[in-house]
Amino acid sequence: MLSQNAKNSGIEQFKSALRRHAMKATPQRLAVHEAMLRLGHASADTVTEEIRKSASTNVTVASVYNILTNLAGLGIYKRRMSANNKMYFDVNTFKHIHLYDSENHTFKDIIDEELMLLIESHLGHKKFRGFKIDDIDIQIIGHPSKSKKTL
Amino acid sequence: MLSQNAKNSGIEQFKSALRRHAMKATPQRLAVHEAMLRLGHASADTVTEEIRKSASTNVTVASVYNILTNLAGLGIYKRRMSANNKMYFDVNTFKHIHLYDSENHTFKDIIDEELMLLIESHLGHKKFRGFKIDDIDIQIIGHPSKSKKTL
DNA sequence: GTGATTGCAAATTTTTTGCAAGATA
DNA sequence: TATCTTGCAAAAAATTTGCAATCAC
Repeated sequence: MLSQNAKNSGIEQFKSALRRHAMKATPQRLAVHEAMLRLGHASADTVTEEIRKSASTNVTVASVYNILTNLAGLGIYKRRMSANNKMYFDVNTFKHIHLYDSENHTFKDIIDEELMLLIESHLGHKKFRGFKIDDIDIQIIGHPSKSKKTL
Repeated sequence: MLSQNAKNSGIEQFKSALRRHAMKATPQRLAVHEAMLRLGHASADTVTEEIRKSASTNVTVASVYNILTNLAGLGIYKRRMSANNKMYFDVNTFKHIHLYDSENHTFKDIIDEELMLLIESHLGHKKFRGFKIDDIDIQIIGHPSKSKKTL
C-alpha cells in the first residue's frame, strides 16, 4: 500500500522534475525511472533488461545510458562505481551507506543516520583547502559469509 | 632521504612479498611497483605511461593490467573505483580516506585515524547478517573550488 | 510544426585473453 | 632447464556518439 503510493508519487514527482527541467516525459524515461524505483541500484544493462522484461516500452542500451547519465546530471540519480568496473546508478538521494557485495556485485542500502551525522560532524570542522565537498560516499565492502558450509 | 629510504625499503619489501608468493621479480613488476610508490593511486594506463617515461623497462598495458590485478589479489594493492569509470589501484594499505577530485579524476589520501576509529567502533557492534565485512571505503567527493572570486 | 529524443550502428575506450617467445629461479 | 611472465594482437566488455527518423509538447 504504502509502497504502491510511494511508487506512484515517485512517478508523479519524476514527471514534475522533468517538467521543471524542460525535459519531455518520454515513455523511455518513464520506463527507466519505474525500473529504477524497483531496482534501487542498477547498471544500464540491468535497467534495459528490466524494462524489456516488464514494460511494453522498448529501449536500447544507448538510450538508457543517455537517460541515466542525464538524470544523474540533474541530481535525480547518483552515479556510483562498483569494483567490477561498471557504472551504477542509485535512485535514492537520501543519505545512506552502501553495502557492496563484491561477489555478486550488488549494492544494499544501509540507513544509519547516526553514523552519517557522526561523520559529517567530524568532517564538518575540517577544511580541505581549495576543495569543495560535494558528497561523502561510504561503502562497506564484503561478501556473503557461507555459514552453511554446504550450499 | 627518508623518502628515498622508504622507497628502497618499499622495493625490498615488495621483493620479499613476491618471493613469499613464489612470484618472480621481473623488471616489469618492479617497474610497476616503483611507479605505484611514486603515484600512490593510479590506473593501468597511467602506470604504463609513468614507466615509459621514467624507467628503461618497457611494458605493455596488458601486462600492467595483469600485474596490478595480481598484486591486488595478494592484497599488496587495493582496487578502487572512480567516477570516471576506470579501475584505479591504491598502493597504500593502511587505513585512510580518499578525497576524490571529480574534475581531474585524482585521489588524495587523507589520514584521519580518529575518524576511522569512530566509524569502526560504530559499525563494530552492528551485524550485517550473512555478510562478512572486508573493508570500509570512505570517499569524500568534490572539486577544486575556484576560490578566485569571493574568498 | 518543431525541437527534443530515441534507435541504430559504428566508434571509442577500457579490460581481458590466448599463445608463442623470452626471462627468471 | 622448467616454469612463470611478458608482448602482441585480437576479443570482449562497457560506454559514447552521429544522424536520420520519430515523438512529445
